[in-house]
Amino acid sequence: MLELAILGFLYGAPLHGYVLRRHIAALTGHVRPVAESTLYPAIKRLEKAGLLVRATEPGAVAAPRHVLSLTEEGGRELKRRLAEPAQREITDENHWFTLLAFLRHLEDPAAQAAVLRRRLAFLEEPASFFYDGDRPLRAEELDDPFRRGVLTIARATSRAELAWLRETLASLDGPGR
Amino acid sequence: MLELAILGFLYGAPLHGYVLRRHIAALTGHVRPVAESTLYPAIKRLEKAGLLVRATEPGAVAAPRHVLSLTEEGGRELKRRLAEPAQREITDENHWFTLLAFLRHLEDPAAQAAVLRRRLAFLEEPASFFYDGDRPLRAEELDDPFRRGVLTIARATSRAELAWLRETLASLDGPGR
DNA sequence: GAACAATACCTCGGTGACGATGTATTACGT
DNA sequence: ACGTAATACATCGTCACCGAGGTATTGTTC
Repeated sequence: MLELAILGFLYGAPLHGYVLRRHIAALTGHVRPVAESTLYPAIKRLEKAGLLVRATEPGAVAAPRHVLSLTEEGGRELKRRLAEPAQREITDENHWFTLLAFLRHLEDPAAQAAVLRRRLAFLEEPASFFYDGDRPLRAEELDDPFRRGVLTIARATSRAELAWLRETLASLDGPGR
Repeated sequence: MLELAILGFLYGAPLHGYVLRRHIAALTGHVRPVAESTLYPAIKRLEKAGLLVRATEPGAVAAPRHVLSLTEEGGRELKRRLAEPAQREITDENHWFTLLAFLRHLEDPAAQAAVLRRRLAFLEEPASFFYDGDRPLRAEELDDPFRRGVLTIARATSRAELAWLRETLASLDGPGR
């Protein structure tokens, strides 16, 4: 998820680590902050894997900056990760939002639509958080107001997302043919 | 998050590992599956910390079961974690839902309300995923349909949750006085 | 002019999570 | 009789992540 965000932000726009950090903090930081000691090693990993290169530049106000840019391999890897996300990236909202933030880089509308369809399939599966045996429980059946909250919120999210998915899929499929 | 789920499920209801695993899978598994190799070490950690004890029982159909039950210390620790969650438990929806699933065990309505108020404060902060400098962008300002989706979905979730929070807080505060 | 905050990068130790793999038993289909 | 699935538990190596701490420079506040 972090690596995807790094690749996504660097795609077509070289940045140095500190700015990248603030970008990532803005994107996911309010929900799930990323520590510096996680970001810098992640950059190193990607560099070692040949997905990005760094160019040292005198710092504008302080220490020298390392301006990071994607290699061609890095660009390909970003697109591969966007086009063929692991199931976790589809099901976990944090991961999914990160993926959506950069899905435009995938350019090909058919490939974008294919990813949205995987999310659609996931949301259409009947799944709950609470069960009576195998039967998923509905919010109305719960006494516990907190568990009822979970279902109420999840249902609202699901509805909004299904509507958006169907609309967006229609416009991705439509104009193309 | 996993440890909270274990403590929560065991509170007042001894279970063996395999059933616990299925409970956890039902609760969060569709979004974020938990590997066996994560669960069993987590049980050991909690046991080592004196929060739970195990009693071996002949297996009903297969290998012997380890029936797990909370110690008194375990019950106190559950309540402590519910009453004083780390900020991550408040902001990350996955963690938050897990917390909500067991918040009823906190019994004291004032303590429950205090936790809900922390979430309320978090949701009321103006925060976005995308910025123009420091200014949070609204869905309508984005060209990118995928980023617009993120904001649309997040807004729907936020609305539903705010409504539920206010309603639930009112009923927690109300009858008590 | 002395702190302090912000910029800018880095390392280290600890730990929680995961995939792969192992062990043993019972039940079921073929 | 044989393979597969489900039950039930466990270990091992690897790795991402985190908090704490470190280094150095510039700009701002008292």
